[in-house]
Amino acid sequence: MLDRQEKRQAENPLESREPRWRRRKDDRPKEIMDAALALFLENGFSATRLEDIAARANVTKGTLFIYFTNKDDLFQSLIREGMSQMDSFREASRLNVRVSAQETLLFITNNWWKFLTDSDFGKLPKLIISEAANFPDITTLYLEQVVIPTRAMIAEVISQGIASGEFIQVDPKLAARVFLAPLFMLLTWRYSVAPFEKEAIDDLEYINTHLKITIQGLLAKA
Amino acid sequence: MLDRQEKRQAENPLESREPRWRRRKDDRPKEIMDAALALFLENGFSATRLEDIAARANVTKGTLFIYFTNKDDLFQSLIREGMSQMDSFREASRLNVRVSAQETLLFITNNWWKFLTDSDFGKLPKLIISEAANFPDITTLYLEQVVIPTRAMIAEVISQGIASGEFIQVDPKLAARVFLAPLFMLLTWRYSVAPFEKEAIDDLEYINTHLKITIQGLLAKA
Amino acid sequence: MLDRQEKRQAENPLESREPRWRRRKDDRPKEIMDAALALFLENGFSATRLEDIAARANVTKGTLFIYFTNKDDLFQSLIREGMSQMDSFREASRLNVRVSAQETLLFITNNWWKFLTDSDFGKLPKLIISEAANFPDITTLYLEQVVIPTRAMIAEVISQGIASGEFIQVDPKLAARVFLAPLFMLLTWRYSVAPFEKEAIDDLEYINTHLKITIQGLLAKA
Amino acid sequence: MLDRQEKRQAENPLESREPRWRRRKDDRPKEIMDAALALFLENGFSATRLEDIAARANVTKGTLFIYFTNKDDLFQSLIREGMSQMDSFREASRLNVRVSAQETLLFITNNWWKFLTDSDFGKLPKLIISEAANFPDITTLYLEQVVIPTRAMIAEVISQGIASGEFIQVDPKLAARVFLAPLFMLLTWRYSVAPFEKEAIDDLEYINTHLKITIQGLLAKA
DNA sequence: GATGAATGAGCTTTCATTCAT
DNA sequence: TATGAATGAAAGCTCATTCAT
Repeated sequence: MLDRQEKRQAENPLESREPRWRRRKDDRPKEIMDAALALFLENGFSATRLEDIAARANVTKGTLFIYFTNKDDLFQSLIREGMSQMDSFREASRLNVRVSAQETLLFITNNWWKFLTDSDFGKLPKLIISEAANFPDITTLYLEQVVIPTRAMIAEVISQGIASGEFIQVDPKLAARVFLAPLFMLLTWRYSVAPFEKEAIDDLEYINTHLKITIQGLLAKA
Repeated sequence: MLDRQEKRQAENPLESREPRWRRRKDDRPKEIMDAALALFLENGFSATRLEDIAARANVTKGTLFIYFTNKDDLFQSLIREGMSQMDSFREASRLNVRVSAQETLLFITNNWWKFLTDSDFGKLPKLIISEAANFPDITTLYLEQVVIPTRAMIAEVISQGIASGEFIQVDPKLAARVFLAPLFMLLTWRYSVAPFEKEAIDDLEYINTHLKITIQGLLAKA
Repeated sequence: MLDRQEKRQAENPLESREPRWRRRKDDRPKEIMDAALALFLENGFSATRLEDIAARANVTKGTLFIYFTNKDDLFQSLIREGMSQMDSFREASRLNVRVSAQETLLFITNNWWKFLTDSDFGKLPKLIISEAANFPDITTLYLEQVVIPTRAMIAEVISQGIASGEFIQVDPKLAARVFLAPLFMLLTWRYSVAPFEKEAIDDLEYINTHLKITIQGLLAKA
Repeated sequence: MLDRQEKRQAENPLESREPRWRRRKDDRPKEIMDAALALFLENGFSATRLEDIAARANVTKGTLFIYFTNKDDLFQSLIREGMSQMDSFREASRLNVRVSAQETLLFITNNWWKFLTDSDFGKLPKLIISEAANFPDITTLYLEQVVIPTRAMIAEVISQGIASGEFIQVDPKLAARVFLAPLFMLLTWRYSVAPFEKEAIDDLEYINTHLKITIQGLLAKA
């Protein structure tokens, strides 16, 4: 067809014989999602350029579209991927029969905390909060699959504690939210403002302080 | 990502006669910042178009540049404006001498809560969290002017409580963070995920549950 | 916001004081459609770049999107605009009472030909043919508003000629198509292959030859 | 513009056993050209993706480049291939000595028509018209090899008819074009707008009406 | 030969910003 | 001051073409 110039740069023939690219079909989506997660988390969805995601994943822009329909799809895929990690965790931590409600809360919290630190799952809250209005489907999904079940689990433990006389009379649902708030805050803060703080705190000490105060606050007087 | 909805108000079909009063020029920047705050809060900085801000403020795009150097400046101005509201609040609530540490915490919390609900100040945490990495200066400013002083104030009260034997032995700084977390979470959640929840909670009951548990958790056994 | 460099080229201060652009709100759409029509006609819809259209209309790419939603919209607008020219023509040529069918055919043809040559209307057939499958709505519209009425008009005249004994027995609908074919071909050819022909023909002589043969062919023997 | 439809054929769910015959390599180019012709004809050259051509030819994108240098080459090859079919036709219809010019015109037309309907040759006019400006070499080739010889052949018959007194005095070149126009229009229309018409016409009746009128129009009065 | 993952140039589209009015 | 038409840089996305497999 008329008027198409080939502007190929002559490749340096002395350059090392590295292939221009390598096939990585199976690994690519994960590599891309990892890169995108890091950038979306830091800069937000809109402010992140696909070019930067591509560069961080060591591919070119075009490659992104082999694996994801568009930028939105990439975002949603990555959230779903992060959420799916919860399933395997849930299965692994099923056998949590404890003698007391407070022990159960301790067990759950420590267990979760390890998981949140090791996986991408703990990065989702900051992302969800920032993009909630722009991705209502994802927000609703996260609510239904993560937030509500987690609250319910904690509320159930607290209910049992109240029923057995171990805990004081409180609304278990509200108490569950209060119990989860410091964990939620830690995750949100960590991926946003915390890098700008001069003094870093020790996450574990923070959580232990939280558990000490809150469980103490839930316990009925002996 | 959600398409940007055109939410233009239906234009008044009646030929408006000479208005009885004319908007004072000096109100324009505030109107623009209000419009921008609402949209930045909902959609984030990058995903919000100046055109939408202008429409919400009933001006045209060009007008924004009369009052603000650029989009960044508008964002920073609006955060500073929100932060400045804290000063007048601080002054109003200075005389907070209480007989006990727990009463002081209750007083401070109730006082703050009223303020956070009435002003734009309570909208800042969600915004700061979302845009932290993109506006490091603002983030640092917010840390220094808001976060650190607030934590310090709470930590001081807790320190006094510990010193007087009213509270148990905890790290006051960590305890202050734990104490603030449920409030922080409430504000963050309210402007992001909460609109998607089927069951709304009553903020006041939530805070009271928090205070009940946390202050109970801080109190030394009688 | 972080990381946005201003890369404005310093304008030559000695350059003439021509304004960078001039407001032409009312004229722009027509100018753009004219440019687009010429390029779509020559290269086809897909092969035409918006950049070229903009250049031909002496605007920048961005300006196109002030007046048209997207490239498709520009195409469709321009076809509709071309079709709308037919309405004013129709009105102007309404009083066509003739003594004989053959005179009516001559009158209509000459009239149409002048119109087709003077307006953009005559450029539509080539465009419609090339893009028919890609713009089914436009194709259907053109069929209903232009093709079918035009055929019907000619068929009606032929019918009357047959009824009065002036013309031989033929299917008026098919005869109408045969009658229109040379005109259609001329228009299609003119904007595609004709520029590559070494010997140009005189359009008027071609049409007169057509009329001479075809009307002669329709006339019943005396 | 119409979205590109994925028209993948449902894959055969039965594990195909060893086929009784294997496709000969030499058929591949033809299969690819067939697929490409169909899609170029419908959507135009630029709007047709090589991926769609490959899918229709049951090969993959890369395979196209084994047989054709690039997309342009595929287009040109396919036009040349279509044109080459004319040669074998010409040879088969050489012996066309007739007693009268009108009989010769009838014979030629009927002969051509059969050929145009059976081969891909009749699809070229629509393609050439649409892509003329983008492929000047092809356009020139088609003019020289097809258009001009065909016109010349018809003009020659008409000349002889005039010389023998069988036909009226007309410019044979122009008359040839007029004579060919309905055939040309039929072919062009068939592969563009015709699929959108509610009432299909019978091609043969149309051609017969054309021959009836036009030959009648050429014949000198007895 | 055949594949299809990867490339990269180039396209359409967006939108913060400018500036003639 | 206020407007909004126009700009132009940059974003998202497409797709012909290449090349490791």
